[in-house]
Amino acid sequence: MPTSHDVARLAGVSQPTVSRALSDDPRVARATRQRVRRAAIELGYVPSRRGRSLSTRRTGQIAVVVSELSNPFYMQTIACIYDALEALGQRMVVLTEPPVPSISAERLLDGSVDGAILATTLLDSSLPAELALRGLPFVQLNRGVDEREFDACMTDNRDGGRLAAELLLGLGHRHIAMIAGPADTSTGRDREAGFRAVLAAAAVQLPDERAARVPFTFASGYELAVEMLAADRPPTALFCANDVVALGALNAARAHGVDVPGQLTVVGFDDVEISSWEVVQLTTLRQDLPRMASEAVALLGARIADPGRPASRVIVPTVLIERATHGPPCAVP
Amino acid sequence: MPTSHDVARLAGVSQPTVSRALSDDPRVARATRQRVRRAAIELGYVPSRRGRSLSTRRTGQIAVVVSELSNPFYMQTIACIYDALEALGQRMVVLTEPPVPSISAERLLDGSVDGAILATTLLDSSLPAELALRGLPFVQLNRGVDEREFDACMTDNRDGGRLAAELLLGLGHRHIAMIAGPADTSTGRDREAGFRAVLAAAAVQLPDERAARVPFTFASGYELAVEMLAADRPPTALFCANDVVALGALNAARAHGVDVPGQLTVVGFDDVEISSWEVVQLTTLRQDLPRMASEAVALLGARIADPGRPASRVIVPTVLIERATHGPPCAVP
DNA sequence: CTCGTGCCTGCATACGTATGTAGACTAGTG
DNA sequence: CACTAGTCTACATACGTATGCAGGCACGAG
Repeated sequence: MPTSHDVARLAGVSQPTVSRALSDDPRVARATRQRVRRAAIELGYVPSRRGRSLSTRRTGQIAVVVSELSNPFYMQTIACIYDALEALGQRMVVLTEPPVPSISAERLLDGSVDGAILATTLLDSSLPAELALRGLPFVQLNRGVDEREFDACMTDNRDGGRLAAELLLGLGHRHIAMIAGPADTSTGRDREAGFRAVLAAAAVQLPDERAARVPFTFASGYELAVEMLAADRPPTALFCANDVVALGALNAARAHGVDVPGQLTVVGFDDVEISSWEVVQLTTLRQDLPRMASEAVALLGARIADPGRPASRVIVPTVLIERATHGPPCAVP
Repeated sequence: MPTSHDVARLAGVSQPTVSRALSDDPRVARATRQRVRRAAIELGYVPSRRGRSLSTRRTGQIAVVVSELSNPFYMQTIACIYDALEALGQRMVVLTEPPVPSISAERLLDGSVDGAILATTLLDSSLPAELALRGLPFVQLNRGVDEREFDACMTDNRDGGRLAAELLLGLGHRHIAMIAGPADTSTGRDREAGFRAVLAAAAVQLPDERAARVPFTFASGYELAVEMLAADRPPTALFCANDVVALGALNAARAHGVDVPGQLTVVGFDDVEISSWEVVQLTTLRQDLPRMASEAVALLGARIADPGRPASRVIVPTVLIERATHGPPCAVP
């Protein structure tokens, strides 16, 4: 691979002049610039990011941390983040964070990235504090810890839970179940809190046997739904912690001959792409992921530009999307 | 951020000794090693990848090039590649390649990655040749160009097409349609060729109005299916270039009240995760993606280790997965 | 003719790590 | 006691680029 020294030799100038000429520094004469450009093209010169990043202390790379890649929601998140980063000329390095042990901060602090987007932070995670302590710019997306001193961009999860509850109550449901998310995630906790608050205000019970907390996976939704549908008196409506769980529940219902929404109303959260398909048509609460991703990238950019700026928390409204998996409760068979 | 020089100062040794001590070089005395380790921990020292990669000419990063991230198949591909790379301690940098213009080789040749996995190469792409010319190790996954001199790992697409045709003929279908993939992709071309070959051998017609070539997208499948189902005499079976297209077709059928498999048999290709869901149950040809990804990563590793080794092409068998979207043709209504 | 000014360009160096080589010190042996 | 072997550490340098600073050159003005 040719270096800037090779170009310099061919063009008959010094290496620093090559660097300046190729970055359109006005201090280098037009003629010289031409000559350098020609030499660079002739040699097929491509500036080395390795050298450049060492010198500028910038890599042009941003890390995206998620807990797992097989989850459609995270995949969609990553796609949105990618687009937002691409627009800023930044590259994306993907890192997954196995639940235990948490990702070691070292993987982010080795100078390989200019900043990080944390998309699956647990409530008790020490990662944000560590990164803040060590001065690595980062932003929390989707989930986060409760400290207000860190940048974050999330949807209004509590309000989403409220909207779901209001929908179910409005349809006349009183025998309601919930498959909530993990208690150690802000999304799981807040969606459940909003949902419970509205039910409690309407004096509708949500006993433990109809309220579960499970991981955000298809399999969890499937299994829990099977369990709940097998009860003596199955619920007439089911609020799921997210769409992936809801899809699992929907598939369980389909597999066990339970008609949706005739016998069971299912409501999800996120509005992943699949939810809008004809074979699914899931009623759900939408997170505006593209907007959240670009807000998060913007926040991160601002943080990198000014590490001392005050933290900001962006809350994006959650919107109810009414499709075909909700309806009034059926008469008891 | 502390550097190895800071550690050296604190431990009372030279910087090179720090480097050697932390990499467990047997030449540094046990006591010194302990002292250096202690100092490194005390300072919270993390070796800089920037400096290291400049010195070792290795980045520990592999680029993955796909045409778009929103496609579930590529997402699943990326997840599989990630796992395979993770097992080797390599990081993954994702790059998308807009169809036109093709990705500039410069993004790969700037020394930011040790190698590349190309997952969506077009038949007429010059990228593989460019990379080979410039000496960047790479491997083609899923698709590729026809030259045999480049490493590649693919499924047996032609055989998959044959298996699909045999299934349809065996069920008794004679009025068959195909939504094929783009002609400028090896996957699209080979699947179509295998499919056509078997049909031709059985003297079953596949006229142009029942054979389309479209991009590998949900929308394409949806639209084409709508079009074909609106014909005077709609086909009784539909072979789709991949699962995403088949899912589009399946949804179109559902939306237009066409019963699958009662009135229409649909067969896909890839066996993405969604295809196995209860609400889908797509009959399809499986690509063993995890295996392909790990084979590709292994090939790339071998290529990096020995740039002069002969090229190898790994062909993974394609397996028919019979689910619930195929059946015998219905009697003409 | 000389001096000053402004425009280019080269010199020196920094960035952080890895590694070849030389040197210092200890211990062991004749 | 002297010499050698062996073990450990420091010195020097490379990797490729960016940038502060100084110097050179030409031109214009006095």
